[in-house]
Amino acid sequence: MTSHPLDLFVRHLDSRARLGEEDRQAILGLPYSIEKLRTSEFALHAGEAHPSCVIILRGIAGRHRHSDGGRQIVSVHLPGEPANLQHLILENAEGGVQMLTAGTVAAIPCDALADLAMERPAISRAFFASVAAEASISREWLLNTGRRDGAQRLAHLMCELAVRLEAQGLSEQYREGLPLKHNQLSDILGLTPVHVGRILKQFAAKGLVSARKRPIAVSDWKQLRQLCAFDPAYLHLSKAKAGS
Amino acid sequence: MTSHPLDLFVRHLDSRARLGEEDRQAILGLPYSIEKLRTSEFALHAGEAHPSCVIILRGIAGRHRHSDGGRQIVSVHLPGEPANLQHLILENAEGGVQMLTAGTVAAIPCDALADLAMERPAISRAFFASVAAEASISREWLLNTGRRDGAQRLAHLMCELAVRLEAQGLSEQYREGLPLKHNQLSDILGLTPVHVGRILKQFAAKGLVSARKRPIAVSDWKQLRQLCAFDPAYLHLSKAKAGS
DNA sequence: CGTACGTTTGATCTTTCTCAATAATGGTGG
DNA sequence: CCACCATTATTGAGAAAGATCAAACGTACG
Repeated sequence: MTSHPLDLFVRHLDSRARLGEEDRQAILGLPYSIEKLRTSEFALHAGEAHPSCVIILRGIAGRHRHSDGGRQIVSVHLPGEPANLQHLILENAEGGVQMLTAGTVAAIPCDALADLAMERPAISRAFFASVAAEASISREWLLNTGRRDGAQRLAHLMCELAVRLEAQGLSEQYREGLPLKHNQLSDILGLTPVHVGRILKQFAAKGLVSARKRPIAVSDWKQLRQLCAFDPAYLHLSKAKAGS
Repeated sequence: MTSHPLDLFVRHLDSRARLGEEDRQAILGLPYSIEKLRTSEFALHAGEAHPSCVIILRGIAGRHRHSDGGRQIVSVHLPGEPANLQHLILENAEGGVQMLTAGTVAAIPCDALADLAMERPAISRAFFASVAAEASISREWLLNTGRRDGAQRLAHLMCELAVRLEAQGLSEQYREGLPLKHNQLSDILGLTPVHVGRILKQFAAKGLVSARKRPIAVSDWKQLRQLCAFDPAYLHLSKAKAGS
């Protein structure tokens, strides 16, 4: 019986730092409200004063920041992942979080989460681990945009999303294809939509993805992994340190 | 009397989440060992099994990751800042931390820090805030490399380092100039050393930095800030949320 | 079945890289 | 204090990855 909306969130936390049964139940007992959002709707507004903590339940969300050079998506949030756990403590001084596809999210009051973290060390540790792992992902993205070419960047992103989905037990989810538009991918990768299209054409020519199908479906994961030398260690999905 | 080596670390934590006097004393009472390191020496080796927590006391350190496209420095650590607080919980699955200048660091056993966080909620909150703020910085760097051109990237980095130093009360520190080499800057910014050199030449021509002096000395901060539209909000230096 | 949005294509332009040679710098031992 | 060596910086010419612009083409959805 895994029908509770927050089950995926529990799974996310547990994949970074082991939780006990009571911890799990405590999380499932948190107050929350569910919201259905369409593509491009904001799950969290930039600079919003006292945000709730947003958990993605279905679909994909992205956080962005802007400069005069354009928009950059600085993180992506998959089902089960929190979008703004940092706001338990830090003020909201970052860009907004917007849906990249249609989806649903759960909003949990920050206070309730903070109280829970206070009472339960394992949960506190899991929150810390979640934020730290997200930081590690950002640093990998930095390596991606700073030192890899377009094709490697795209390949790396697709590999990462696949592994993260799998960790949530959602590997089937996007088997038919990654439901992101070229302009969304380009904003993640620091490229232009046009160039993303050309890279995908190359991928299709090499048989890495199925040609000319809108949700981008990968047909050769092995080559894709080799292309960008993908190593998932930075995702910290190995249940981390035992003990203390 | 501010002569304790860890004073700067206390100041770093306090600038993210307020500490009480007892919290401060508790941190100053932590066990630590001091190490002098030369340029390029490792403060922390990549993949090292059970690392201590490293605090920079003097000099500048950088964390890097590698791909076949080259080296990328994914974060920079100034005096007072911890280099690997994430290892309190996560395994060390990231690149190493290397000195970018000569300097000294303090190594604190992770266990001691973890115990302290367990006992003192304010310290636990401060650690969380520190890691979360560092994540926010990584995301800003992502915007930097993804969507700004070379000149803006360099200007942004220089502004950020100045503000971070100032937050530590070290604004005098590098008044004579930023002691980073072109190849270090290029590894931070995702450029090549020769291009960094050309950008600096442009800066000198525009009077932004003093021409032809090795430690790069900024002579017009205002223009530099305007050039990259620098907004320090993402650094989360405003003592964050009050209460709870 | 038309309109809005996304994709594809081609031509051209910029930014940045690459390579290589020369010059400057800084630290070290004599 | 000076000469030497390794490292770093500068300069120039050529190449490449990716951006830009604009038009044509698809596709989905009301």
